[in-house]
Parts: sequence; structure tokens; C-alpha cells
Amino acid sequence: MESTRPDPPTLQTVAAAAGVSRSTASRAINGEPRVSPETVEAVQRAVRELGYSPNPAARTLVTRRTGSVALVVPETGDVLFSDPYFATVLSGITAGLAPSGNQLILLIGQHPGDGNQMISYLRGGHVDGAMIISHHRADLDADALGKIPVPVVLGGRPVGATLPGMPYVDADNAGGGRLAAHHLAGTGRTRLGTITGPLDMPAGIDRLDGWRAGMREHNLADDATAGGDFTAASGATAMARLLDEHPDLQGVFVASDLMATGALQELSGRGIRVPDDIAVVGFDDLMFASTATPPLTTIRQPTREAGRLIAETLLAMLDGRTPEPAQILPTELVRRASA
Amino acid sequence: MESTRPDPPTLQTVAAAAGVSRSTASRAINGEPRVSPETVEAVQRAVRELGYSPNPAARTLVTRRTGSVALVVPETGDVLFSDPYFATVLSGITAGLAPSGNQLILLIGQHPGDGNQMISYLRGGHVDGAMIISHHRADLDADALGKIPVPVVLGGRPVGATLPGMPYVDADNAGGGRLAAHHLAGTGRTRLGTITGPLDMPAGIDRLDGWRAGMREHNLADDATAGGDFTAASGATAMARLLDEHPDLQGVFVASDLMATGALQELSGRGIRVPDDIAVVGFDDLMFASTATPPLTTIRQPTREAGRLIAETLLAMLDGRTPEPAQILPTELVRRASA
DNA sequence: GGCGGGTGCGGGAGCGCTCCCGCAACGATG
DNA sequence: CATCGTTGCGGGAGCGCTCCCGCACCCGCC
Repeated sequence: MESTRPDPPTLQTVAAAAGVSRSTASRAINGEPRVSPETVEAVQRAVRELGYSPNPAARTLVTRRTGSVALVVPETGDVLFSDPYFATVLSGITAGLAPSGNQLILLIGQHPGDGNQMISYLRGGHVDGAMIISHHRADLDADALGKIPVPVVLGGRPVGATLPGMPYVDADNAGGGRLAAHHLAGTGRTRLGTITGPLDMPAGIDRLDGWRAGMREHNLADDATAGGDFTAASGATAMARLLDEHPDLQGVFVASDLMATGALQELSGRGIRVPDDIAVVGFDDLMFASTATPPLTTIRQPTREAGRLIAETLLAMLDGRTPEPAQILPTELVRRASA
Repeated sequence: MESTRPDPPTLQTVAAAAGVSRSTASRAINGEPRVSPETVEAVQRAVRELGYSPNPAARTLVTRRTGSVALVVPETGDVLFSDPYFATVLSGITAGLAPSGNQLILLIGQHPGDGNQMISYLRGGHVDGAMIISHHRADLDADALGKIPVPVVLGGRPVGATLPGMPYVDADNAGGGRLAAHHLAGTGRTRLGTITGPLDMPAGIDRLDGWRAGMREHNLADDATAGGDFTAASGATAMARLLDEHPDLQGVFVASDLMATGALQELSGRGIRVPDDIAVVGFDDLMFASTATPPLTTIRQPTREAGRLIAETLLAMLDGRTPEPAQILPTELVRRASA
């Protein structure tokens, strides 16, 4: 009769096989102190022989811990996955999470407006905590975020007011913009411009702010700017506009490597030599920066480290510790051939 | 006293608020047939007012359904994330999963040998099913795989024998290799070579097999080959070797776009013009194929569709349906400037 | 008018686990 | 020798849910 499906062993079964009670078996399995070594041994053998594995649902029901955390990306999948930034930060997150044994649940928006549905998931007790990375605009409203009953860590500075008790991890975007300005100005070039990211995103805003501050420090004009949206195509378009409006341009800071590849294409299409005629500095230092032609001088942000830090910050909160409200990672200049 | 944490409402609370019993409330919430419309309305209002959300652990405990599936990647994170293939297939998987409401749990190997640990996770009742994508070699042993008690779908043809009851989804790699051969031969070039992927992987093997078949059909020699490992650097190295050994080369099929970018760099470094001196055909049609210099002629494989199909196949199995043991997606030639 | 079948609902049991409490045995302490 | 704390263990309760069973009621039938 019951030969069809050999029901998976339960704690009861294990306890019986080891000749102890449920409670004792539970204690032995969870490594609690008040158990004799012989008993532990007997229980472990029973576990092994029966191939026992605790039922996670039952355990969660009583402990109120799920052993998993969510990574929320309120961006539609298509946009997201074309951006190498995401893969890199995800890599850091999985690495940071690994030692804790927590599992990662991926919550990715399919349609704009899925945000609130995701939040209701977070409120449903499925996860112990959440990380929200909104590399692109943060389109979750603050009220809804405030209702999440579990710890939340943000990847990237939130756009509006800081959410109370919701720490974030970000790169020093402004500092990076300044580094780019210093480097270009340091080569003796004086007519400099920038291609910005979207100005409704912190990464776009802050890099521009940093750039402008740098220009001012060198007493250079900061009027040559063109806006892009972090895609390669927009980089090419912006480069074209910049060249048309400022024919005397000597150097350009492009707020992302992806846009920089577009800019390089536009420049090479016009027969403009890099860096001889115009120097180019990118931002990110993603994999393909070094394989561009010419290899891209860029501002490196530690994307993978940011991911790891996001995960570790969440783990700290799960442990009841109170993390820094903001953790800003340093950026650095990586000097290659383009500037 | 209990003002500190307003315990989340339970089904019992909702039932009381609606003036019905637990059972009836449960039926109303789950949309079961034998409930009067007025009762349904009353329960729904209570749910709304109390902000009730069913405890997933309790539900799972009795239904034995978790509502989540795992994506297993027995590759260390570092290797994986540098490969745009993964992001694309992941995008397809999330899209395919979305309509079902199942959540995605990401299981990513941190160290070589984590495979069996992952399998024990799959055996532990955490998920209803699993997808294993081993874009790189399948290093999970068949015995262990066979013990997974939930439906499993494989992304990519398994290396050894087919696992019984474990369907897979793959691109027509051999067909793609043949397409490349036909295209290059069709341009009148006769001295052709290939840069292969790793030959311990189906994607590497099958593309080479297809290429060779195509060469034979055109009565051309298929002896000019060099091996790579799907990275850009290995593409450059292999290209160099191929040029040294076969100075008369007129065209080359590179088994991945990433390797092709490396090959293009090597060619441009030697002052060899593409496609005038040597024509180049890639494989994948990833985003950057169109922005390479020159834009890459390549074999497109529907990576995102593969992801979606993997997810849908798993969902079908969860529904009790028996899927095709193998689903092979077509590849096609995308003609750009490099060949 | 008695009777069968369908409709709407309530109560109990139980999923597998952890945690609290209580109890026996033992060594140490006065 | 009586007392007390400590160690190791067992049993019961309960986490929040679904599902089975049974009960009351109403409709339509012979």
C-alpha cells in the first residue's frame, strides 16, 4: 500500500530510530548544549541512515524565520538585464550572503507598477529581509516602503528623503566625477565637457555635481553638457550634440562606460582621434572598458563590493545590529589609453 | 502590553471579524465553490481592513506546495556573471515564471564542489521544482541528480547520458555551426577555420560538429581549428595561433561573440582588415555584437526564449504534464559587416 | 407530507517542528 | 545526611493553515 511513495522521514521517525524523544532529537540536530555526546552521535547516525532533512515549513512556522531574503528590482526585466551593472552587483550579493546560509529570492518587476505587489510580498512573511536595488529610478513610494515589517537595505542613494531605518550602500559618485575632472584638467586641456546620465537618478545627478565641482576648482567652464540615459546609443547621440555645439572640445567625461562606447563610436565615425584630439574618461570600469578601442580610461566603482556590502549590511540587521545609515564606497581613476 | 508589536492577523482573526468560521474564511479566500457571495464579500472586507496575508509557512506545511522554484547554477559566481548569456537566460526565466506566481530562488555555487550541497537543498522540500543551467560543464553527477524528488528541467543538453524524466532545452548549436560554414563558404572563400568553445561542453562540441559537417558539404578542409574557453582573452589567443598556423586564412567562425571580440582585437592589432582580408562570424548575437567594430555577423540563438521555455516546461511538469524530453530552438544567421 | 440530494457552513484533526515545563538522577555543599 | 543546583531528557502545547466529516437547511420530487 504505502510502497508507492516512501513518505520522507520526520523528526519523530528519527527520534524513534535513535531511541530518544522528539525534543532530544531536535536538540541534537540543532546543536543545543544540553545533550550528551552519545545521544548526539546516535541521532546523527539515524539522520544519516534515514536521509532525514527537517521540514523547512514546519520549522519556519514556529521559529518565524524563513532563512531567505529577497532581492527586489523594481525595474522591468528587459531594461535590467542589458545592464552589466546588475550582474556584477548580484554576484557580490550572492557572495556576501553565502556564509550565512540564507537563500536569495529574486523579485523582478515585469511591468511598471509591479512595485506595490512586490511590497505586499515582503509583508507576507515570506522572507526575513530584503535588498532593494534601484539602479534606475526609485519608483517605490516611501509610504509603502515604510510598511515593510522586515529589515531593508537599499542599493543606491534613495532619491527623495532618506527612509528612516533603511540604510543604503552607494559608490562615491560625486567623488568620481571630480576625479575625472581633475584628471582631464591635469592633462592641460581646458575646453572640457560631460555626457551625463539621467538626471532623475542619484548616479546621474551626483556624477554631474562632482564634475562641476571639479571644473570650478580648476576655474574651467562647466557649460558643455549633454544628457544620456546610460545606454550606448544615447552616448553616441550626446557625443554628436556636444561636438556640434562645442567644436573646440578637447576632452569629455562620460558618466558610464556603456555610453562611452557609444561616444567612442561617434568620435571614430567622425575621424576624431582619441585621445589625441579629444580625451575620453568613462565611469564604472566594467569588463569591456579594457577591451574598447582605445582602452578606456575610467572611474572605477567597486560594484561587486557594493553588492557584498549590501548583503552583509542586511545580515547585520537580521542579527539585530544597527548599521551605518549610509555607506559610501570610494571610486578611483583607472588610467588606460583614452585619456 | 501587547501594544509593542501588533501581531499580524491570522485566519482566525479574519473569520471572527467576518462573523464566520475559520473553514469558511479559508474557502472564501481560496476561491472555493461552496461559499455564498455575501460571505465572500464579508471575508474580503475583513481581509482588507485587517491587512491580512496568509502565513505561507503554515500553508506550505499542509499543502506541501512552496510556491517557489530554484534556479541552480553550479558555477562559481565569478565565472558566471562575466557571461552575458546568463543575464539573458535569467531574464527569460523570470518572464516565463511570472504568470504562475511562483518565486525564483537563486542557487549559485560559490566554490567548486558545492553541487551536492545544492542537491541536498533541493531534496529538503524547500522548492517545488528546479531548473539547472550549466552553461559551462555539467558537473553534477547523475546519481545525485536522480535523487531529486521534484521536477527538474535542464538548460543545455546534458553531457553524458540523458537523465530519465529530466527534459532539457537547448539551442540548435550544430545547426548554427553549419549556418556559419555555409555563409562563409558562400562568399567564395575557401580557406576557412574555426575557434571552438571548450570541448567538454555541449555548446562547444555541437557547434564544432555543425561547422565540420558544413565544411564537408562544401568539400572544404576542416583542419584549421583552435580552442578557446568562451572568454574574450581566449578568443584573441586562439586567433593568433590560427593566423600563425594558417597564414592563408580567409575566414573564421568563432563559437561565441565574446571570443569574437577578442579575435577582432587580435586581427586589428596585426593590421588585418575585417572582412576584406578575413571574414569573421560569431555566435550568440549578444547585445555588443552590433556595436563591435566592425559590427559582427553572427549566429543568433534565442537565449531569452530558451529561458522562458525552461520556465514554462517546469511549470508544465508542476501541473502534472509530461513535457518533450528535448526542445531544440532554432538558430539563424544575422548578417552584419564582419562577414 | 415524507424523503433524497444539494448547498453553505462549523468543528476537529493534524501537517512537522520548536519551546516550555517538569522530572529523575547525580554530584556538590552545608 | 538533607538540600540544592545542574545535567539530560520526555511530554505537551501550539505555530496558522487546509481538509475531512458532519450537520442544518431548503428545494423539488414521487
